[in-house]
Amino acid sequence: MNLTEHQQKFIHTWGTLGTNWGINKTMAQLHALLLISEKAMSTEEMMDVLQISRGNTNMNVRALVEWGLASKEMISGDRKDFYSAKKDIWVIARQIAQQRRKRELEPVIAALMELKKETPKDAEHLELLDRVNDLEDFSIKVDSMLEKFVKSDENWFYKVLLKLV
Amino acid sequence: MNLTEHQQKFIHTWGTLGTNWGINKTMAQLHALLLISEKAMSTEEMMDVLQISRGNTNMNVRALVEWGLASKEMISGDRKDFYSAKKDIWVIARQIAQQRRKRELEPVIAALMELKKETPKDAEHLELLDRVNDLEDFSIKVDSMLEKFVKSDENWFYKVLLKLV
DNA sequence: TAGTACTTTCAATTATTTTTGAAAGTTAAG
DNA sequence: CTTAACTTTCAAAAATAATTGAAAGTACTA
Repeated sequence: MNLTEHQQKFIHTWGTLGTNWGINKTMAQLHALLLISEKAMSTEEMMDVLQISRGNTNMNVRALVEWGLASKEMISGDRKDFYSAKKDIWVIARQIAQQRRKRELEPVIAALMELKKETPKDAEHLELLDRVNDLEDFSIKVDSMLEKFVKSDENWFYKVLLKLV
Repeated sequence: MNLTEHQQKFIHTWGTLGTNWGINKTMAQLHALLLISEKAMSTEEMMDVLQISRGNTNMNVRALVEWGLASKEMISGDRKDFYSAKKDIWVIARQIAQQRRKRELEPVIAALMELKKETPKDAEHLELLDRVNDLEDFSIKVDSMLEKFVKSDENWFYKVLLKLV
């Protein structure tokens, strides 16, 4: 497989974006590649197109699967594993929201709750307790909004948008 | 200034959180420190409490100011600069949303538009064009939602939440 | 059971990001 | 103008994260 200039640019753009949002470059580029590939791809092919090592390819493609952004496919008559990406943007957005919620928001809420519980309610900790309460409150709201988004369909998001003009 | 165990834990938690979300540890910790400090703090004090270098303190406190999360204060009779954080969680959230929108979402939308414009509408680029269109569409929706959030008050967000139960 | 075709792991390397601290810059007072 | 009190810069060092690739592991086939 040979990429055209535009396909390369897409992959590059996506890779840069990923980096900004705390997703590593390889993972984002593999995702981009699978997004614009019509057929499922093998590790070999991906290594070759993106010029990356076997280990790197394997780890990051598995991360994509773990995030629910790609899936393994068996092609009969071939012993290799093939991978393809989910292409529906709403599915993608929901999967990402779900993962980030689980990995980043939930631990914070837990930490804030614990902090609140164990901090003495004295003058010295007044500011701290105020901050922790506000943050906890806000995080829970964002969390429940994300939860709704994750469980929603495309329509939901669109309606939210309309309602808020 | 000496921190209690709980105050230290808050700063540590916030630092870890920041790291996960692509904000560097020092910036997040400075933010946490200012959030729980009743009075504005000088560079010296912050260096001392967090045990970090002068250069690091200076760069990151200025980043906080740039993000609109803290502000410089002059205290009369003192030549030092003092810094304090905005403490309203809605203000904080809006500032962060605004910065990320500007720094990360807008460049992506621009790149997608350019890519769309310059990509030939041929069979070879069918998948690419489909993906680019979907992503552009989605990004614009998210962008306009964030824009609304940035311009909103606390009430808005709460209403959104209520409407969508 | 042995051989082959693949996937996975992980210690070492390389790349990137953050942090330091000394030197240069700035500002205000005398 | 000079000095003192502070802030800012930036090259080098340290810390962290990503990547490689060879070796180990797994599973299918004959």
